[in-house]
Amino acid sequence: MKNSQLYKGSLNTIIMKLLEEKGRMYGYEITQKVKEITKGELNITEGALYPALHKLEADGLLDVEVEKVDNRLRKYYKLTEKGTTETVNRLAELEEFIKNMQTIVNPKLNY
Amino acid sequence: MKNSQLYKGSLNTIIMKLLEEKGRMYGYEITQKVKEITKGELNITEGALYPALHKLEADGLLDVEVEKVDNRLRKYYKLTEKGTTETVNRLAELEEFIKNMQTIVNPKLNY
DNA sequence: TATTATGCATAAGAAAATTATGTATATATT
DNA sequence: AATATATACATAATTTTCTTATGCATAATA
Repeated sequence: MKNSQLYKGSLNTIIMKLLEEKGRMYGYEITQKVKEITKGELNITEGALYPALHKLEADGLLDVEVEKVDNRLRKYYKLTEKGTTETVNRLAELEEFIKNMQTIVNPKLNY
Repeated sequence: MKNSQLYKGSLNTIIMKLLEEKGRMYGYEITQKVKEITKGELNITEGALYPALHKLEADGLLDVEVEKVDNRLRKYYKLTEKGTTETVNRLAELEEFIKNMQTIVNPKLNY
């Protein structure tokens, strides 16, 4: 993952949230989707993405299906049942995190 | 720093923002302030805090003043001019980061 | 008197990223 | 036709950042 330091630690949550929404995605698709969402601000590097996907799979949070499209390999990932449950927790943590960071940036407003 | 992974990479920004607000603070004070702001959710560990402060100082972003209060040492840190400029940038990045993460959590709303 | 709070510090290890490669096919550009 | 860019995966070496575990010291509390 590249850019602003702050994204360190949020990659797994981003992946899981996107998969929850889309159902299934392949690695390259995830990088493009994130680039689009963040208007080019966040570019996930392959060196961060692929090891992260492999670990999530090894941890039983993702399942993978390999397909050949236009003579090129794609590895489609989707959440397992365990992964879906875990995603709920991670998103709750993310919302708390965002709230806390907002309070730090703007201590006057409380959300 | 402890807890939810997500805070990885945000410690420097947190420190600098608090110093911008308060003028000057010492290490232990920072840990207590953050604990208070986040209602106990984020506990900055000494192993993360002190090396971070030393690095910010080495990078010319912070100045330090040592004082003895109640027979105990305190190292008060404050932003240098360079640190103040850098803080503006970091806070802009933080606000963008928060917006992007919000868009990921809730892609329907756009802020 | 023992524990908790205050206050600093560092070393060993783990986790997560960056950077640099590598392979391969398809498409666009010169 | 040759070259560059886009698509699609992967991994190894290194760096950054954090956790965990210590260590020292004084003050306040149980």
